[in-house]
Amino acid sequence: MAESTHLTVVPVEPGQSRYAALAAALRARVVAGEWPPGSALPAEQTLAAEHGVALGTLRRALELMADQGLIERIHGRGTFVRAGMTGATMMRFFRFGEGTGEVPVSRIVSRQLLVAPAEVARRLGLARGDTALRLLRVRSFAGQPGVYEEIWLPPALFGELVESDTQAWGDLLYPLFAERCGVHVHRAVDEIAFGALTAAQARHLALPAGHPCALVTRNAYDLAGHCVEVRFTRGDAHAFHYTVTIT
Amino acid sequence: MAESTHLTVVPVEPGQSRYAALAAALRARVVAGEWPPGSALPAEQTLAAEHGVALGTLRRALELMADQGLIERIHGRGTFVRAGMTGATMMRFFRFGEGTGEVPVSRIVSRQLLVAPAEVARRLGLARGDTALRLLRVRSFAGQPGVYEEIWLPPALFGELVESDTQAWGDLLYPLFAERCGVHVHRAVDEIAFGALTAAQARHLALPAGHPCALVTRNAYDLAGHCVEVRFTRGDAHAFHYTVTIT
DNA sequence: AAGTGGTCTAGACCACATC
DNA sequence: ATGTGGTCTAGACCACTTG
Repeated sequence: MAESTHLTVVPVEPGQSRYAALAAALRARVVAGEWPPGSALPAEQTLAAEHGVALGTLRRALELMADQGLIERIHGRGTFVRAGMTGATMMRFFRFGEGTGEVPVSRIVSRQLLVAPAEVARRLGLARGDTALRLLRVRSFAGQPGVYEEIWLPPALFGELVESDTQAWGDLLYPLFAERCGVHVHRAVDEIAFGALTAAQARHLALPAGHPCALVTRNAYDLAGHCVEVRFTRGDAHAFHYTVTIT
Repeated sequence: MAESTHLTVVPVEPGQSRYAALAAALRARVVAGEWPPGSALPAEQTLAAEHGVALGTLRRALELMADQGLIERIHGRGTFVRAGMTGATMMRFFRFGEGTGEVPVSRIVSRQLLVAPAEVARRLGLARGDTALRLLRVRSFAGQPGVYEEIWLPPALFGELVESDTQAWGDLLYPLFAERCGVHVHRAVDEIAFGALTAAQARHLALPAGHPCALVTRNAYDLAGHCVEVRFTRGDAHAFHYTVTIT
């Protein structure tokens, strides 16, 4: 069945521009999986003809989507659905292997299916009493432990990880999520706070119990906006640093 | 002297687009003070004609400048040089009068001309041994002290503040800088770290000495990119919180 | 009513990546 | 050589703000 000149006119709400309506329509098609993460959208000319708009209008729609981080445009190659976050490492919050872009060594110290605490269930959108996959891991630089992470995952998406060999996982989780589970982390919200280490946490970081720590609580979301991971990252408060530019 | 059809063609470096060159030229005119902060630029049609480019090209240049926070475009009114930062209050880092947008009460507890510490002099671009104006202030919510600030200003710009009545300054410094000294803070870089309060600092915050604190070190810059303020803000670490979204 | 920025069009041409 | 996105033009019309 040939997809011939399928002119699809997007309805425009009053008070909304044509390119905004177009962007919303295209966004819906991306989220629905019509073009999976990493794949290319049709050429501008094609999309413009399909929707019966001028090239300039179609381009404004794509530029909007690119600004929102949904797609990536590459001169001469095409327009691609973004595969996942780039360079959103937790280590940007701590001065350990700073600046080098070095990836810390990851060691999974625990993997269990547990009833999710109420707060975690709420963030993941699970019902009270539902179980979730909990990972505990230590990330080290030059053999020195830097941060201790508690990671909660909904088993419906991550069943694949329950029995696989954690030794083979490598040092980064998001590429693993994409390859093994088809879950693409697209956006994350990090909340920074301050606290003290419990005895158990301190042990993994080679610090005394009660030592001050920075706590980063992350909600990670997929393309559709569903929360797919909740992560608590703790590290020595004195190693914490972060820079924000305001304008 | 009538500024008639003064066609000013902007030279375009190879590998650079015409609108980028145009934006750079306009940026230079803004920084030079040709259109002071808060004032309006000429209309699009006028600027386009002046530079001998199409309207669309001129618009792209202005959009670039707007994205960089240099100007603000208002539909139906005009294009304006941004007067200063909006909503960059320090209090966004702490949970005190959170969400209410309430402005904390400010009390200046010290104002002195002192030799700037090396680190401060470096940040302000002063020579070693130069003096600077140091302010110490406490900012309170509902009568409770929230943060303690140490502020360093170059006297060349802020001489006006050395002798004026601090009681009359009000609760916000940046509007004061603009009105009394003609200094417009346009961009700021905040570095976040954790530490402990000295006895003197703790006293002003009604906390015990050695109490953990969040430290925000700010460099503030004017339109031309010169550092015009260095500020150290300290508050109870347990009241600290900050949220970042990554995509 | 007049002036401002925002949208949309139609088309030409340029720059980059790939085969 | 071909296909992709990026730039630039010229002009029409719309939407918002102000006197």
